[in-house]
Amino acid sequence: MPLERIVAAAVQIVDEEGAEALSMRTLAQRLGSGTATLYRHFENRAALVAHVVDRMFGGIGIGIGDDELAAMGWRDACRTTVQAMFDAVSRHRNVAPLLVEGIPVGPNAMAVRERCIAALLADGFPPRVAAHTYATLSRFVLGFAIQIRGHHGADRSDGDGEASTAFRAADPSRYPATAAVSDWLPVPLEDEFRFGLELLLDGLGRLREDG
Amino acid sequence: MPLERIVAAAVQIVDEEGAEALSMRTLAQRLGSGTATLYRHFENRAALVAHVVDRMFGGIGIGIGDDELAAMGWRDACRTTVQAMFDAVSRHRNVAPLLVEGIPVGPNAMAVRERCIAALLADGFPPRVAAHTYATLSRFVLGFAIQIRGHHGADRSDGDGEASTAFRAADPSRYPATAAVSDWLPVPLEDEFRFGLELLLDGLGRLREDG
DNA sequence: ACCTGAACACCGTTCAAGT
DNA sequence: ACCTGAACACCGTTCAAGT
Repeated sequence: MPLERIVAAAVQIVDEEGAEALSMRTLAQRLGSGTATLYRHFENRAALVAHVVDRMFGGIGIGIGDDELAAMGWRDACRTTVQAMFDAVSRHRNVAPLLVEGIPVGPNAMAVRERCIAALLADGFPPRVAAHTYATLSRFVLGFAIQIRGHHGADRSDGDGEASTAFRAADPSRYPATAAVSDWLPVPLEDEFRFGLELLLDGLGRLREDG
Repeated sequence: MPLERIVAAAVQIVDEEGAEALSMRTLAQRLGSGTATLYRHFENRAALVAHVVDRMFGGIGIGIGDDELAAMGWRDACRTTVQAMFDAVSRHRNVAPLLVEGIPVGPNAMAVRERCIAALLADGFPPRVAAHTYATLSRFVLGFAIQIRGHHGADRSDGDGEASTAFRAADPSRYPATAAVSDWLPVPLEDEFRFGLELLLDGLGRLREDG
């Protein structure tokens, strides 16, 4: 009863039926076993979720070597890493809600962190700033990731559906400024993400010049 | 059976016992009623949660007039607004996990958005950039907010407890860069927040100069 | 030693029955 | 018309009993 097989089945459930469909019962059933058996491998549901999350982080960075990443400079290295994290979550939209549990500390998440921080240090960032930078960038990804909803594709009424209608239904006399920009609200998540990422990178660049 | 009383009781439960303690049953019990009665005021639990979340947004911006905020310029207006949002979540740490449901669209959340976007427009930001800016800033707050855990005070082993021990236990030969900055990981949330906020504001300032 | 059926104490939601 | 007890179909977790 390899642990790997349990996690794979769990990921399969999340990808196919959503995060809320992953219960100890549904998982045990898919494995042809009982719920109690699962507790021999995971202390609780949170531990299982942590493994599922880290498996998603395993899909990041394939095809880019550590040296290659370090050679491209802090700016491109950060951009590539953060964008890859966002893409990974986008590919596994249903896993996103599971990220609320806490800071990912599985081996794959650790590897991603390591590569990004290494690139920053290699470019001369002081350790304290490098730590702050990665923390901020990953928190930024998280803020976007957890609100990625719905199934893949061009479904406009995804999770922002309620928000979208709320913005359009808002009283223009009460919310004139919001109404003035409502054509651009809610911002498509991918665009919004890249916009914010470039802001952060510009801010980092300026911080580096001044320091 | 005023709706206001139900929401107040719900907030009380969340503040006192945590977000996970808020169930239709516990809420009905505190009100001396049955669960079915609640469904006459809220379509489902998500609607109840939305009201609880918006009540937290109601605590933002007391003491600062709209004109006063608009007069301080986009940079200070954004900083004040975003910091106030973060502070509000910090004051109601237990409410934070409820933010994952979606973009807040209650009246209080709308008011905060309106004031911030108005300040941006008043300072000459194009509508599209203003929309992107507020979206990015609020997403940024969200990323931090949902990982604020534990009870108020100086409990160091809060939610980052597992992460903290994981960083220190990490093999330095496998994760040399992470180990090199581990003294600064995990970054205290308040510091990390202000660091990232200034990066975003610097990036925005540069964007404005160039455009 | 390893596994598991059945139970415990919970959920959100609904509906027939009461006032 | 308004309210609600009781039920339905689920949860995570545990433990005594089986092999």
